[in-house]
Amino acid sequence: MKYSRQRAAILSFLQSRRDHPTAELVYSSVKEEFPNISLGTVYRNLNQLAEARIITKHSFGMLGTDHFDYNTDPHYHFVCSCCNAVIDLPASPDDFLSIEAEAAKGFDGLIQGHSLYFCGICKNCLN
Amino acid sequence: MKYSRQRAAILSFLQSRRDHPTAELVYSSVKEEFPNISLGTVYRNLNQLAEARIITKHSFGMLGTDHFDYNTDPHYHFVCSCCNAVIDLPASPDDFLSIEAEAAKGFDGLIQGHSLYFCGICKNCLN
DNA sequence: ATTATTGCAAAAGTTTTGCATGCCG
DNA sequence: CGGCATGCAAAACTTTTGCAATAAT
Repeated sequence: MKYSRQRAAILSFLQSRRDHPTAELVYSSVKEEFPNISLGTVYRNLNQLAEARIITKHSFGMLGTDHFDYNTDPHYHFVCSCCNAVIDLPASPDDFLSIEAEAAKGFDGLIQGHSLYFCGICKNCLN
Repeated sequence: MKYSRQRAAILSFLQSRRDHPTAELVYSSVKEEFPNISLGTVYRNLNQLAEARIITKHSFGMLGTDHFDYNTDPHYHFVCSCCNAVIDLPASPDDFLSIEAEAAKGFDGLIQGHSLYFCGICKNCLN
């Protein structure tokens, strides 16, 4: 992967945030430094970085759009059904170690992974 | 909700299948009985039925399209990363009762639900 | 110089919607 | 008759892609 200023800016923007921006948000932010950057470039780079496992791409059924995360440590998310915020949960995947073993009981295929997220009302929206 | 022959056909098609058809598949099947039915009508009815909790709409990040399920009993799914089949798992949600309690530990918001699915290789593709 | 990356624009894919017409109660 | 549902077509939205120009090594 060859260096590019655009990709560096995209990555540094993601690094600076603990929320989980969409491609559109990355685009409009990086656009301030690179007014000519195109949305296609943003998507290409986000996918490339995800492919290289430098970032992670998350899909949440309730939200139409993909969200990108600089934190590649395995962790789970909470989606607020009120404000749509995506928030990291403190619980560790170790707390859910048995989940795939449980699902494998009585199932003929090979389970290799799972996708889990939670939804509800975030602290802010509760007030 | 007023009766319509199209909606009845859509529902009866879903009832007849234990897999989890996409809107496109529902469309091309119901089209045999109603050659003039439009994709818009299919989407409107599927959403309406899901809204009324007669069917369920499922989104799987790895698959681009929504899948619809006549079975509204809570259950989990397995998605084959080889053939993209969506398969019901035998494990019951009761086996995962503690999942939301675990996630709530150290989290400030209100957890009201979760979304969980598994992926891997199905029996057929293993051969 | 070679190759990856960009910007632009067009296309692809899924889902939604406006509107005139038709069907249900 | 009154109102919900339909068919059609267009639009909305997110994401991908072809291609000529540009930037990186």
